[in-house]
Amino acid sequence: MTQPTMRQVAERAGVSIALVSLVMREAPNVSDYRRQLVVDAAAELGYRPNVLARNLASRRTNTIGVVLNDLHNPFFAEIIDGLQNAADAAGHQVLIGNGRHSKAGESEMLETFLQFRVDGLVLVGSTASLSTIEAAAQITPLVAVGRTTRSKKFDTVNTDDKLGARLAVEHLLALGHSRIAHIDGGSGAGARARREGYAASMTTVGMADHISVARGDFSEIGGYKAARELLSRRQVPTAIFVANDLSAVGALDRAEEAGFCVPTDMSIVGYDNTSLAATHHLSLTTINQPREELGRLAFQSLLERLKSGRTAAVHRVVAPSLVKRRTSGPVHSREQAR
Amino acid sequence: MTQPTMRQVAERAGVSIALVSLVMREAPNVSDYRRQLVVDAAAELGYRPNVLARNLASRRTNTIGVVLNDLHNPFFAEIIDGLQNAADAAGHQVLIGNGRHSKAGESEMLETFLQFRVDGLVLVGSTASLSTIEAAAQITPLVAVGRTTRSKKFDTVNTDDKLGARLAVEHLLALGHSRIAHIDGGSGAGARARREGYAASMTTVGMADHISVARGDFSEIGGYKAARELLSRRQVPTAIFVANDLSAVGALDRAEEAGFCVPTDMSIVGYDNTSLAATHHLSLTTINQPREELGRLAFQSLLERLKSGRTAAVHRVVAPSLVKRRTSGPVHSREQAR
DNA sequence: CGGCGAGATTAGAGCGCTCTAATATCTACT
DNA sequence: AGTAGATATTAGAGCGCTCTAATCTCGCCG
Repeated sequence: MTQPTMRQVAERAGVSIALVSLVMREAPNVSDYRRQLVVDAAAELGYRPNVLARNLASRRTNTIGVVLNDLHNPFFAEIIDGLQNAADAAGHQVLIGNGRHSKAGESEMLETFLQFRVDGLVLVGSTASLSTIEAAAQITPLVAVGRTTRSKKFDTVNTDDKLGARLAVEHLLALGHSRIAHIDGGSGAGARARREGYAASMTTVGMADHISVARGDFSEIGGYKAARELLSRRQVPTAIFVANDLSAVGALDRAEEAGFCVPTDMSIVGYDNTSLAATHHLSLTTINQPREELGRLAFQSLLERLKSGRTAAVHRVVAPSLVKRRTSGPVHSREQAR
Repeated sequence: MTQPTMRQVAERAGVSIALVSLVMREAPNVSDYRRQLVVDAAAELGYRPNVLARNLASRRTNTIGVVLNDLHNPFFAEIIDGLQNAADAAGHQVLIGNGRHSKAGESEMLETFLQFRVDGLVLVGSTASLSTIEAAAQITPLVAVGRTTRSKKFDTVNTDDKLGARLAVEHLLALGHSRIAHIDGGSGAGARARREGYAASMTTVGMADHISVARGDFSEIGGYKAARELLSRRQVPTAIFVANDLSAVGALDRAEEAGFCVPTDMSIVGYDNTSLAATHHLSLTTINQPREELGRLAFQSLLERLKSGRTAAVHRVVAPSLVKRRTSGPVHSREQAR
């Protein structure tokens, strides 16, 4: 159970420890002859470099830590996919830590990664306080994904949520809707920008008096409850723009339960374009966030700090797009007639 | 950007490095007076222990590695939840690596964790070869979740999938169905046991000639295609037991598309009881796997090997249960009459 | 044939910590 | 006061690797 070390490999190969080190790091200027000796000896012994020792000595870990808060949300999984592809290509390892929806859990995870001396840190959908994040950013390059807070200490990567909201509203307007309501994401990441985007778009087209927002929390049940409230208001909307897909599912539920036929009587548009929205069964019209790209850009930001030593914060924004599916349609004539 | 070390803390506090080490490890037999000196000095310097050095010196990492293959499947996320709760309670860190559906990716992740000298390894839904896993298990305690292969080298934690399949079949039988088909999970983890459980249950009740299996792959699209095939067979089933929830959604899609009304004309039962199945909108009847417990037991297995030095393999099995929802119902009279 | 320089190899000093063994300090008793 | 027996503290030798600087090799040139 005790693993062989370089020393043993060196002895077996009849060379110095330093040479073994060079071979392990695939350094140039090692003769093929000795390289082979070392490779063989290592194979025979089942030698495996000790990353701890290597990192300690080299003061680099070649590893970046990702702090996540919701393993259940496919949205995050796809960000990681993009991140990991980019990291792989650059020869970096990715380790994931679960903050588990709590600020305490998140900063604990942050601390763990700092203790591991990771080369960089990515926070996805973080709700940690600005000061916590800035403190960590002081120590190691850091980028936050999906956090609109601008800071000079760390980078961010975001979708233009205001634009996303506008796309949703304009889509519904084009279908003839005017009583367009919004179920928001409460204090969650990106909720505010989407809410503001919705309100701004409505105002722009002179429908400020149709603005109607119900509070949600990005969860399915939250969407359900918010929809229940909306549908019992005096002015029943003909369309609802919901702040994320999960909530949209809840809203859809409630609408159908209340006897509305979607999309005939009621159009619903979600946000994120998670795999959930794409299921045929749901086929939810939604706003796509380019998740893989978010992940890719996050890594790129880190790499820039790592390689070129950039220290000035960079804030990247990517564009969302509309994905039309089956939950949105032209406003019903009967409704229009009213 | 360069972090303070114990040496500096020791100097500032006017004590030895060893004493700082003791304080950091919360050792007993340190006077309150000096402890305070050290704690203060550390705080002033913003000292943070270097886990790499600590682990190198102590030959323990206090960290367990989890190799996952599908970040998108909520099923796995919940296993991690259970695992992490248990690990937390025992003061262990959990780091997650993504094998990304490929054997290569998986063994690369395995290698990474081994290089990190993690204290233990958990494989979730692994498809790596037995020899790969056994090789890793040779080096560090290892437990596989959802892998039915028995090995003397590592522990496993599983749901009793045969029983799960039986529960599904018996539920459908009780509703009056006889033409019960199965969409399997191909070569995925647990697929075989579910398939066999289905066949066995059908045989037991004398319906061996109604056995009808279509090949799936645990994906939504796989379920869709398999259902299309099943519904075009001469003997159209009145119920389908699908090997997991995701595929069940695909099957449901196809059934509705083909004009079947669920559950009036067609009952569908899934497997896993993921959050997907629980959405009101789907409300899928399914077989529950106690995911948190799977995670908890996995950690427990590891802990036993770590603490009590157990080396004999232990294979734990937990019981699944039926969750009735809206996609299963009594067989339609018209169907019965045929 | 001595000398030069590029390439190949190695010695050895850390990296920041833990841990054993030794030493110092402090009771409590005789 | 002297001492056994804790209890506190520390020196110093690693842990397994990297990296700089020094040394060794050898083909090649004048």
